[in-house]
Amino acid sequence: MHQETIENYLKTIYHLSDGNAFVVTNKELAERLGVIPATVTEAVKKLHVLKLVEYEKSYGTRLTSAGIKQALNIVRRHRIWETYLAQELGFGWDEVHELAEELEHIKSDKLVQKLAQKIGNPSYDPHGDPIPDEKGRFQKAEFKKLAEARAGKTYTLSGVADHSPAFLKFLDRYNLKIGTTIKVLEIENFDGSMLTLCNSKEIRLSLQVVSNLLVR
Amino acid sequence: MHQETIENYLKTIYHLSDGNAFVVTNKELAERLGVIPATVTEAVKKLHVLKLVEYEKSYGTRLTSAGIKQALNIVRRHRIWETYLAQELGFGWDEVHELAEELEHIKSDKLVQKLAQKIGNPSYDPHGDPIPDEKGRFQKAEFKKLAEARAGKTYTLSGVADHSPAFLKFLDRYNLKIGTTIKVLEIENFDGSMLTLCNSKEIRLSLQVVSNLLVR
DNA sequence: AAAATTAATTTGGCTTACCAAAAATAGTAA
DNA sequence: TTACTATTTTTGGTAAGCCAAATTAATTTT
Repeated sequence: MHQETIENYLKTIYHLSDGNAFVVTNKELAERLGVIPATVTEAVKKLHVLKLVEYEKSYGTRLTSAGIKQALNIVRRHRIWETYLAQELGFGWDEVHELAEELEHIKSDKLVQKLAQKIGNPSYDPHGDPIPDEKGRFQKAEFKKLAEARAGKTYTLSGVADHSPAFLKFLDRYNLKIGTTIKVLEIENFDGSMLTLCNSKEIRLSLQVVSNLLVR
Repeated sequence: MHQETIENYLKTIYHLSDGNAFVVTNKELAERLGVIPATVTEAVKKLHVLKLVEYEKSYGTRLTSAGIKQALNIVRRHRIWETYLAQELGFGWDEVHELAEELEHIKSDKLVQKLAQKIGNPSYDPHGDPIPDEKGRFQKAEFKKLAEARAGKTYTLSGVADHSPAFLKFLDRYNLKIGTTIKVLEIENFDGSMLTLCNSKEIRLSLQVVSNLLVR
């Protein structure tokens, strides 16, 4: 199996099983990876032989500890690259994901280590996601969706649930970035939208938007 | 055909045809690429269909202008990465080639442009090789081998013909780097070695070594 | 529990990039 | 010009990664 294929499967299984109960279905994996379920069946069998996942037919797949370890390393590489591209090379947070998807596969721990060092071994990437350290440790930040916030309170934007360029560019238009203070002025009952105060301006944010803003 | 395969073929054909008369044999290509000639036959046929090479059976292969253009772009990407890794991330000149072999395939002109800008759009990479600009232009430096130098004269190390880590680490041991001044004290008739003055120290360099040192 | 639905797996096939061995071609020497 | 040698091309074959369609298993509905 090609290393890049392995990495993409492990990373995807990791992300899918994260919130859920660890077991991932072929259908989910197929959708995320842009292949059909039959292809996934073949692949997870091979990953099982490599002892990177536990797999029982018609039940599901989950990472072994070796699989988790490798997955965390890939996540680390991805997020280090994202942060490096943003901080050192001036890419926008809407551009870094796609590039990091390629760069994360470069086979050099030393390179990642140097990149990390250059940007001061950060704990979070440009989207507010935690960066695992060399040993895979990271503090999972306990953000909540702005959608669950209460009127009158003030929050700090600490992450985004949607990483799509479209969403991130939308936030850029209102100068909403990690660290920006958001005060919830009122919550509209009808559509769940919120009237907020961001950067001293009153902005109405749709439910779609506030559901993807993670705050502290 | 996979983009990475295409790029490796174009780059290799370019390098092989550089000094020679432009036409490259399958055998040469196969050796450089680590495959057998039969594989090369298949590949160059496909490159021909893509109009990246001219190919006539049992004669040889050479790049078309479109092929040269793409080859120069790959060479640019490779050398920009090498220089970036050395200058910005502190890699040794013996380490950058291998990493650049992977990084050169990242599909983003914008990234290369930012890297180049960060290091001041240099004209030469850490080994003294010229870096083509966005349009493929570069001044081919007219270095000569130190092996062809005359006793009593003083030269400036401007490039290396051998890029192997072993050779480059050897040069490091004597603090020989691009820009170092080398005075040829005497040339030994017997084995072609040279007694030289480098960094105020007398060093004897073998024919093997002086043949791979390019000077001005 | 039987029927219907949904998901997973198998089977047969495709493409790419390879290789090994045989056949064809070119180049060189006698 | 023939014989020998080296190179190139052709001809089967393989492993990955993928798909479409058929089959089998689970899961829901009724």
